[in-house]
Amino acid sequence: MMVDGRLVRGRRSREAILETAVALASVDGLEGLTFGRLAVAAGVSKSGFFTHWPDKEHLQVDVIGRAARQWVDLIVSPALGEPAGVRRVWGLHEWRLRFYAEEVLPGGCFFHTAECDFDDRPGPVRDRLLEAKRSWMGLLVSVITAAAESGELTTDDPELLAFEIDALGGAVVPHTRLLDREPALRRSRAAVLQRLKSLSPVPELLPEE
Amino acid sequence: MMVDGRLVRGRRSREAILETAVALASVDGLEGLTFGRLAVAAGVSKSGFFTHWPDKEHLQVDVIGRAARQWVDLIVSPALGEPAGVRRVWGLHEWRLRFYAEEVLPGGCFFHTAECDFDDRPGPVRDRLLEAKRSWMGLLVSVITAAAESGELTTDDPELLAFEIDALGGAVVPHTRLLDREPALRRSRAAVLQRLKSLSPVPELLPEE
DNA sequence: GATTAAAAAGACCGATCGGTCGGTCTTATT
DNA sequence: AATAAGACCGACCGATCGGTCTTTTTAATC
Repeated sequence: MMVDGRLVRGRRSREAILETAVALASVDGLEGLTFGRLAVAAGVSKSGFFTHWPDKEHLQVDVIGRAARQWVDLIVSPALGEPAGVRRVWGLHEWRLRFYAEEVLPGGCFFHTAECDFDDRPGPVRDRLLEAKRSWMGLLVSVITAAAESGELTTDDPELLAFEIDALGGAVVPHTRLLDREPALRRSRAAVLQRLKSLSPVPELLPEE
Repeated sequence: MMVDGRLVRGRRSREAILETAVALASVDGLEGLTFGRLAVAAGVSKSGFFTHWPDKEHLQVDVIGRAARQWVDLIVSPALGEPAGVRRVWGLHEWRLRFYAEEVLPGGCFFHTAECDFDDRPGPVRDRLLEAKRSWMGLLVSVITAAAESGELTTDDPELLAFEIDALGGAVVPHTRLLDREPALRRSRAAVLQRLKSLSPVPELLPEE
């Protein structure tokens, strides 16, 4: 079976462009992402983009997809490596904080910036962001529900707890970017940890502090 | 004592422009705010802006000031009308939620959008946003501390609790803009309420639910 | 009523935006 | 070897950006 070298080359540069775009967009937003600056950052010509995407909107949608894959790879998958139950719930939060702490993206969080850009702009881009957020919130709820069913977590409203954890995780972004760095991470960690411990009959499964 | 009608006219249109700008910026961000669209929205000419502000940056700083005044008028001041203690802490959160629920601004929250735009862009605009955020967080901490000292709240880390309340309040914005509206408001309310009740020796001071 | 100054408007400028067009280079097919 | 197709580029387009310059309107002062 032969592979087409032209297509391989195309896919490679396509991926490289998307990776650069996620990093750029985490700083300047998905709308602040321009062909001109992306071309310079990725080391390609401006017009070359239109080989891969018909217009900016399609590029933006693909950039979201790339960012979502990164979120899964660096946060969701590692967390799912934890044993089901309260530790897996905690894992989702902890890996998210690690993602922020290690400054994987120069802008802190792609989705924070992108959602802010497009929350009032209907269209395919917003729809894709909505899908990503629904997926993340749905994962939180299902992991929490599983923990509750296994008896490791006492809650009658998994969606409320999911909202709390997401809120405490998401607030780290503006706090670290604008105010002090370590305190925000420390407080977010402490807040979720104490909350989970207060809801769990087996708090010793969670880290000391 | 005579007043100069020309200056009065200037101040009036200046205020009108700022008010329009806060609403526009709550949707498109402080950077997405352009002279052209602001001129159309405010019903003035583009070049007229430069009578009041030397450049866009100075306008942005003033827009932040106007938004901060609105935040104080509609959230801080009403909350400070509550008796000191746990009820005043709760008031800060409740009035904030009311602000979001009533859709005072078309974009939901000016500061959420503005901070997102400028958290990676050093300069006077970012400094002004930082000042506003510090002021808000400082207020939360001081009101919480006062409640703790009066014995209505049991906490040894007011800054942690302030972070929690701010996070649960701020998360409402992306959730309401992107996902469902009422559930986000309901959950944010429930989360802070249960948290304050769990920390208070006098939970009966707070609303039932 | 003439002069002066603030407010506001109109025409315009260089830069950058998203996007098009014609063409080159590379690689697979025949 | 000839042809076709995908990847990629430089030049360019109309629109909009922040901002300047000049002029007109409005209102106070003399």
